Amino acid sequence: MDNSLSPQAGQQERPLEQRLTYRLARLHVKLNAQATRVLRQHGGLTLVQWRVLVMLNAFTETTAGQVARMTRFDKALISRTVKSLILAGLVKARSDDSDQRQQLLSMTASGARVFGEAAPHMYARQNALLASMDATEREVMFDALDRLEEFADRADAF
Amino acid sequence: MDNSLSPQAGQQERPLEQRLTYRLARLHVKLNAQATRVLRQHGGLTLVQWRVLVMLNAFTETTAGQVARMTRFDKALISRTVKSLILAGLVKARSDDSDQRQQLLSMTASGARVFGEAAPHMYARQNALLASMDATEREVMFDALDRLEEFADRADAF
DNA sequence: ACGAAAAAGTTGACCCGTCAACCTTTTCAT
DNA sequence: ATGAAAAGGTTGACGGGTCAACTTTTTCGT
Repeated sequence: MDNSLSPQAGQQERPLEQRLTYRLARLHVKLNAQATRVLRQHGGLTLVQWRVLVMLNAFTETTAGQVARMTRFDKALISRTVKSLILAGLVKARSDDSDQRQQLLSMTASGARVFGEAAPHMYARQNALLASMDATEREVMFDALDRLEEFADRADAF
Repeated sequence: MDNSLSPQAGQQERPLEQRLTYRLARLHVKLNAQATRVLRQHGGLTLVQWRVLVMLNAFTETTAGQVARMTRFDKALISRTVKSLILAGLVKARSDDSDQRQQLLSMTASGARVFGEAAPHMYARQNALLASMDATEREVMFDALDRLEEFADRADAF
């Protein structure tokens, strides 16, 4: 149950704690777990369902493709999640007469209720998260995130 | 194929780009994809296999449990990954006479060869990653990571 | 020194997320 | 105006990762 048991001094390339990818992965897992916990306690949405509803809340009538692009989730995942939301009665689909391929999605009253139940907690969490850094830290952070993301997009090299 | 198509202004709680969890998740996905790409091109290890070998490289004889604790991966995942590495002839297990429950793991010659093939590229990438931030940025970043992680561990609230 | 509890691993079930194949509808070039 | 290509979406398959149950071995309190 304790963590302080590194067997030897160990001469790795870099101290583990400083490996950025490692740290980011760990943080990401923990943040996800926390969000999942909050959602489970306030309405029972899954994380993906929540993200879809956030989009439907912001953009009142949207298509699955739009949601996929905005959340950067795979369209297959969105397709299945939307299906689950419709099945749960939280989302309704209206066929678009001008384009038969797509459907316009929106929240039902019940969806809005569930969303409204989770939202304050999720937003409070998000705010608390940001509040744990001051303004300059936040700036540096987002700046660095931009740069790192750009770096990660480099398909070449190494 | 373009991204700049936000239908409306949209009055979300926070602009998407500023949502920290969202940004971290995206970065994490991209970094993982990049690492996976590098590994596929230089020896064909999976990311989890790579992380296990990193541990076996640093701590010459280690147990599955140690590796699980150090990488923070689930022990089930480690168990299966180690099995795959042994099957591929990259790792060998020696039973520990003083504790029959565990086995001491180490790389085989072939394992070391594959590891050695991937390592320069992976470490170069890691270094380039860190080099994309200057000293103060790095400090702020790691500091913030610490704080955020601590925050994410708070099981209560919201 | 014995029984309970804990630790190491293994396995099966399950969800998340990605990839590729596919179908239908729309767009667009000629 | 027709055929090729592209876009929207669905589905099946698969690997990554977690959880819980279970077995075996070890530890430890009394």
